Amino acid sequence: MTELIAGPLIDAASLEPVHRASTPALVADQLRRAIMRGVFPPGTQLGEVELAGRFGVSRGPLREAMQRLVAEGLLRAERHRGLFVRDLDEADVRDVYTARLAVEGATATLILAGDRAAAVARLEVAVAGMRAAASAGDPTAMADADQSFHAELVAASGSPRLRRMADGLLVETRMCLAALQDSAPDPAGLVREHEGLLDALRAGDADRFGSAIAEHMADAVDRILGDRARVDIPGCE
Amino acid sequence: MTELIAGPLIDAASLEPVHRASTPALVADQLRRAIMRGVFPPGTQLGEVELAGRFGVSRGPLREAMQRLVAEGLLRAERHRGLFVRDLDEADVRDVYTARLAVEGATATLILAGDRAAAVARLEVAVAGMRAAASAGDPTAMADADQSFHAELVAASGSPRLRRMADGLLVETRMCLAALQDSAPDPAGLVREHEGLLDALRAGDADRFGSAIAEHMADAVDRILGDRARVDIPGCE
DNA sequence: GTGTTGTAGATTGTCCACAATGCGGAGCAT
DNA sequence: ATGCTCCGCATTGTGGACAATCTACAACAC
Repeated sequence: MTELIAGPLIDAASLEPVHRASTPALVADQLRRAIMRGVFPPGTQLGEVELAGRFGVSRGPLREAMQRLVAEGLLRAERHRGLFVRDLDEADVRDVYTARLAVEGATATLILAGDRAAAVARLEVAVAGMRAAASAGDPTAMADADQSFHAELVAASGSPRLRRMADGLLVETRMCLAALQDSAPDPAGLVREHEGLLDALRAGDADRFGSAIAEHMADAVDRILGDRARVDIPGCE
Repeated sequence: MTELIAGPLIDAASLEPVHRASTPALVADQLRRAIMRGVFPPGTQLGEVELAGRFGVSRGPLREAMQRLVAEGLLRAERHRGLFVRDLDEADVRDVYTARLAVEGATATLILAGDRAAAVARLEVAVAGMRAAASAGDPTAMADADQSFHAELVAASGSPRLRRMADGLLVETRMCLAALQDSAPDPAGLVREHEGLLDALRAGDADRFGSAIAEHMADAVDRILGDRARVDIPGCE
């Protein structure tokens, strides 16, 4: 009888995630995804009653979800004014990528000291997905693949705290990207950059990875800020 | 008439911070400090009704405060079971310091590229406070000074996100330290280590700072884990 | 015409009461 | 004696209502 369920249970990790998410967590996830996708443009006011009705929950749980998103830096709360989608200025964009560089740079050290082969294997899958998205010419899929590459990179480090930080930063990154919808910034070049990162990791060359990811982040900042300056989005301060 | 109040208003920066903190923020701060000080030992269950009565607020604001602390990783929530003070095992201790190394290491790069003199000046104050605490033989003051040194270090980087991460990590660090109350681990050595960090920064030597802070973190882990193994605290899994 | 003031509206902050869920112990059958 | 089942208790999750606060507009005085 036990062997009937022994199949799916490959490792012990499959045992713990029985936590059916609480309502606030569900709402927070949904809202986060919506903000990431750019459904609510930066600066939009999010009324509690309206959102509560939209999600079919009461204001209590919704407030808790909001509280969490404020802590993550996605929303900005003004007392007795309301909650607004945070709009990121140039300094914020630079800061996001500065922090990402710190986190993802440290990741390399941990991966090289740990299970490098497993990390490389998982990242190869991510790069493959990236190539597919690039050849398909789908900007959204491209952004998804990019995000999952970096998420996998940090996850491979095995550090829960770095992972949590990176997740938050990736959401903010996605917010920046959502602001400029029309960006199709040379998919081939992006794929090449990530392949370079992966190669450096595969070779076990920490220095090369460090300079490669620093350049990768700097390129991303230039791309976003350059684009923003060019189109001059009015909603962004 | 204006000059009557012109005295206290030295600069324009004194005008904006009129935001009296919201109740959930106040409660969260209070609770965080209590957990940091070790008032609630790891594993303690925090009942909502009891705490609400203790703080004189209703369950709504208190729940929001809890939510924030859960997001920060200080509390662990089990559905329909309650909220518990998170207890950190060896892996967590290592992870905290790993993440701190990532954040504070990146900080040096930013400081050296920015206003190094200002950073050095502020850190000298922190080290002075440290020396005073060391000579006074007060472990709590020592821990405070240590914490403020690292907080200043990250604050001097000028990166809000790195700062926020570091703040969270420092709280967890303090939690680890609170577990072993009796630690008076060679104050003179601690001061010397921080002086070394400051010297490296003053000299503008990024490499030396990098290796110094890596060693500093490694030492701290050894100190905590060594102590824990020695006294064998039963409450910590 | 300009500045001030009062009021209306909306929104958030807070609290209280009810429902749902999970846990622990007592009792019973085997 | 052991295992199972049922029931009461505690805690969380949720909903709705009241109070406090802020903004914006309009009316009024100068």
